[in-house]
Amino acid sequence: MLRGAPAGGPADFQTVRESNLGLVLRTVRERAPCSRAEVAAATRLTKATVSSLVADLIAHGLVREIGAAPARRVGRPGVMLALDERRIAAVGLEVNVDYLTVVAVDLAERELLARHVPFDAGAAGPQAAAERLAALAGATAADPLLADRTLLGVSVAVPGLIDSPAGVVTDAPNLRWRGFPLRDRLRELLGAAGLTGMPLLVDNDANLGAVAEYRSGHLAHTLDLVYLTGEVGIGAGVLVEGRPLRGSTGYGGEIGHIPLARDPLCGCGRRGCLEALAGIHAIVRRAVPDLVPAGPITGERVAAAVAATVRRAEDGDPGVRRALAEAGEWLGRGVATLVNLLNPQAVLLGGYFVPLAPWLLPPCAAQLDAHVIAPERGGCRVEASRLGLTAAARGGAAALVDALDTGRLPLPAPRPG
Amino acid sequence: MLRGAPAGGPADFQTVRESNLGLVLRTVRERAPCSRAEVAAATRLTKATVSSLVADLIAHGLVREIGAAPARRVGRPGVMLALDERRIAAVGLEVNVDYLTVVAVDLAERELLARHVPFDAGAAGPQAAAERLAALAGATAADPLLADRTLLGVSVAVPGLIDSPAGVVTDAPNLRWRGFPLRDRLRELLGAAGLTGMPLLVDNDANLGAVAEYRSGHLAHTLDLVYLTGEVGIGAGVLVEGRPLRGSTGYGGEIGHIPLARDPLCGCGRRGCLEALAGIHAIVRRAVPDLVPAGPITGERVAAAVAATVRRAEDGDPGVRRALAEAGEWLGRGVATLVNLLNPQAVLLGGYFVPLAPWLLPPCAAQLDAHVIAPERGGCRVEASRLGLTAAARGGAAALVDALDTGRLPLPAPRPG
DNA sequence: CCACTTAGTTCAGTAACCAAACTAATTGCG
DNA sequence: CGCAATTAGTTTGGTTACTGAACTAAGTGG
Repeated sequence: MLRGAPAGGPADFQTVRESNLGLVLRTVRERAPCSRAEVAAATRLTKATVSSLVADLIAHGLVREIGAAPARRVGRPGVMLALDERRIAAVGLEVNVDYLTVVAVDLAERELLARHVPFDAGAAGPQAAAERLAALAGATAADPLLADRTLLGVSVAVPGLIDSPAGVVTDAPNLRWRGFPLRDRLRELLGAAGLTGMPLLVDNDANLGAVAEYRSGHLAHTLDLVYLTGEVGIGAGVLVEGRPLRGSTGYGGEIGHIPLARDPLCGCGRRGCLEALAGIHAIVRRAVPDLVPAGPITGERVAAAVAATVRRAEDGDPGVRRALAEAGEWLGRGVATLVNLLNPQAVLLGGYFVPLAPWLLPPCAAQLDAHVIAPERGGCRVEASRLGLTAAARGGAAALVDALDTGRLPLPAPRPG
Repeated sequence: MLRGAPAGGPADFQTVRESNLGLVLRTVRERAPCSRAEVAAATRLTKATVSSLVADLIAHGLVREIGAAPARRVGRPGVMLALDERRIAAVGLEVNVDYLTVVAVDLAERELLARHVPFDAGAAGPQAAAERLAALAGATAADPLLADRTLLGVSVAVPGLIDSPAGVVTDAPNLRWRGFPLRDRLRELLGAAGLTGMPLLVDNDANLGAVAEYRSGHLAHTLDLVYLTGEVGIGAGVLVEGRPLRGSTGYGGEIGHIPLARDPLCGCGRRGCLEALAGIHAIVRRAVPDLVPAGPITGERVAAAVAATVRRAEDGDPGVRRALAEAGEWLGRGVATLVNLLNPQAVLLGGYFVPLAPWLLPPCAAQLDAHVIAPERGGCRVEASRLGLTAAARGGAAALVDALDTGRLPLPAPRPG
């Protein structure tokens, strides 16, 4: 499938070339080290075409020759190809309530650099945050760890509702941002910093978490998967056939407020939402009530309460274990609903769910077995994410590499060398 | 986007041509009557390319010239193009518990022919059903109403779990069919009947109902929509960006057994499933208990009970109204869940929900407003389908036309004329 | 050293696009 | 009426990027 052209638009030679460049790049990624002949056999392109495409990829610093193949019984040995992981970098930024994250990866999606900086995005406001993000991206691009690399693009993960095609933060309640044209603002700021004409991608943390799992999680290459954020809210990043399900107005994957019961009251004003039953606030309020005051609680306090919950659960505190079992059951009912509708191959739990997973997963799995209509849950696995705190930032960087892989991104400028 | 090639496969000139033929065909469908120049402007192809593509489409009997345009102020008037609805037919078959349906449509998806024949698919078994379906398709192809038309393909809608790419009926509990290779069997039978090399498509009734709504329902061209079957079970056909969401093992859209409450017991052995709360059995058992015996009930009996429910509701029977209001509320909670996860532009109710819609929809809409997190329900409309009993069969025929439109089907043989 | 095998390149052929020039048909104006 | 202006559609030449076949390159085995 030609994936380079805008959906439904006219196809021409350039589209074909981009599509096939992506195909060869993906093939080299999967099978490296491999020869041109092997790529030709795998893609059903002719050897001549593959040679031409590979020459292009080498000129653009995406593929390199890594020497002769180990000689076989007979015949000329091929020249082995691999991703050229020395020339390219993709930068992923992430906005959180109290810090910013930046991650840079190479073409093989290995981490080159990762940093967290404290930043109160709610208090500072979107304009100041955009300036800080642009500065962070600029410093990253200039970092010695990225020396001599061409930047593929910059992505930003924002917790909230994003109009990703437009690059606008429609509504991020936790940051108190509304209707902020983040991509346009970043384009100006990065242009002023000399990073001009850079592909810029804005998406929400759940979608990019899902992309991170798809490209480099422990269940990578799973085309239909769901990533559940376990932050203050619960959001689902859904990948259908490898592509994010955004919904018609960007509200796809809003699992946090699906109605599961008659009670209790949720922060959104409704009753019985998944978030009110299995959100991190609900969990710590039930598990460690002595450490959590009534009323709103800060991110730090939540982190501390989660840590305490883990400690007490490890110590076998029956009240804590009961609270976690109950939350796990409600989570399971919510996930069962999602699995019935979407039939994914995997559901990955992220955020605060990760440290609590040992106690949440067993009751969650039991509810899944009980409520999913497909036999064997339709083959769906439910597991904790292993990507850690940088999942969304990494997912953003990975999304840029994915765009290159699928012919949706122009090749970076060729090197004179 | 080039949609003709197998996903991820190599692209070549033929792929480009197929893609652009589809693009021009879609453009003519949308804007007819329109000139070549207008098509060129709309598609951003050059006039020369459009002329060449249109010549191909005319040769294959898909487009025709319908005379000069009304003259404008200045300039040569264009030759108007329109779909050639005289040459092509697509056949959609549908298997139900107690009857088979066949529908044939032309390229404009206007109905050429529609027939229902009584048939007990459960008692007869899949092999006999396949023979009957093949005979029905053969008779339809030979029908004078389809004289001189080239058959685009034959589709079959089956209520149950379908492996559509393989053309296998994995599990159709209401028919008691399991693991039946319907497409292969039909290919043999149709080959014997002289209909050889015909594209054959097998899918479930919910997905094809959704396609029917997308292509010819009253909300046609809605890219993200959900069609809810209201037969013995409740199934959802989900279209995401115009394509069916099948899930990783074919169990996508299984909304009937999402857990909404602790009670009552569902036919599947679980508790509180949507189907047990708002399925047609549950509705008539509560609305007209005097007409419905305990234990299993037949299709005819359900139809009669629904008709009685409608009559009494029209007469203002408070018990019936209360039962429908309650079912509508549960349906609304189920649909709200679906809308939160998928954010579609529309949800269409089909099957037995249609006659009951006047009483089900208001409480359903109220629950939607109460439980969907997106403002204004994310713009989602909830309405009764207006397609009637042939929705799935029409959807199958429409799916074949859609495949042609999107370059996924080879052009039918050109006419010597 | 030569037959054999496999890798990769070169080259002619072809398909299908584009741009520009051209022909065609119509209106409006002097 | 005849010619400029305008728009429709075709023709022509050029370009791109694929294919297939012939060719060169580099190895093994007898």
